[in-house]
Amino acid sequence: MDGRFKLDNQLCFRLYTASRLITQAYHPLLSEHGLTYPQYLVLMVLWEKDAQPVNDIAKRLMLETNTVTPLLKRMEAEGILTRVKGEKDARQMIVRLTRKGHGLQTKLMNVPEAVGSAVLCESITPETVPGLFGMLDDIINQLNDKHKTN
Amino acid sequence: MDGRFKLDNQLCFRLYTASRLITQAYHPLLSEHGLTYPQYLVLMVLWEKDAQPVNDIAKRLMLETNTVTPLLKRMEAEGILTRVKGEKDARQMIVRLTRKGHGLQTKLMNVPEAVGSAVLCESITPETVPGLFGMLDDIINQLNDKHKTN
DNA sequence: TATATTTGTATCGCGAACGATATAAATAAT
DNA sequence: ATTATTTATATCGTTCGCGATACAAATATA
Repeated sequence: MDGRFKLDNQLCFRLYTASRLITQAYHPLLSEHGLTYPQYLVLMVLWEKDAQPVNDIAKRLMLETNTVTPLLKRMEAEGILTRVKGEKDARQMIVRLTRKGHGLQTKLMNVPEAVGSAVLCESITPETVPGLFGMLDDIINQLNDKHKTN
Repeated sequence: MDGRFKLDNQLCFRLYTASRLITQAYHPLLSEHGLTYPQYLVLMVLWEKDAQPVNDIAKRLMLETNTVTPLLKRMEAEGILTRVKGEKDARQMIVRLTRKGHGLQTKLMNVPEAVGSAVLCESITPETVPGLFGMLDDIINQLNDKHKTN
């Protein structure tokens, strides 16, 4: 065979593995506060802008609502946020952080730094990260556009 | 807040999203043959070297056996591979491709090329890919070493 | 040889992801 | 105003991913 099926030639496998391993690096820091990594992503979205409908959160995270809805329900059960029907549009569910949800921001203050330093290495430095971000953003936009077209 | 929690500054979120979107790009090509992306990864491992114990497959994919075992059982149920107790070590389960499993390689011949071209864009070209691979490999090795140390 | 430890795999439970589908509310078309 | 379509969210079923745990076979130790 000509190497097209060699694992070592696969971009997706690298992304998949790197994603899993960084998520694992977050795990001890987040589980300490009863959070998962996707829940932490939801928090970052709501810390940026509170009181958003489910759809806006899903779009920001590029996830489907059938992934986000159960995620939000679990966070609601933990007392991190509330979900209330929209007033001007009764189909929407507006998601708002509770005091506990806001408070987590302070408690997690050191997490980005901790994970960031764990990832630093030969080729991942403050100088090279922007280039990496650019490539990943290109991949994401490329595939996202293609998905919307089809 | 100082931007440390901004989604746009997060490496992990980009890896997580890029990984999901590429996996989605594989989906129509693989589901046509009754496969998922992780199952495709297992196939690539076994096409490279048939007749491996569960542990070797898991290590190659950097997954735990409690992820791989059910995955292999589903593939066995589909007639893609067989699992038989090792002869020299009765604890091992040796995984072997069936004729169907081997045959899938021919049927999926065009998949790498199709996904590859879907990802090609401004900053992802045959010239830039090696650099991206290097950075991702560094991240993976860095986190993998750290994990084994702790 | 008997006992302890390590190793390879599997089971269990939970939280994602996501395709397919359903439902109600809002909007557009007739 | 009725009917049709779109939109926002939710439900269901299947497959991962993984921490915790179990268990038997192999190896090391006493």
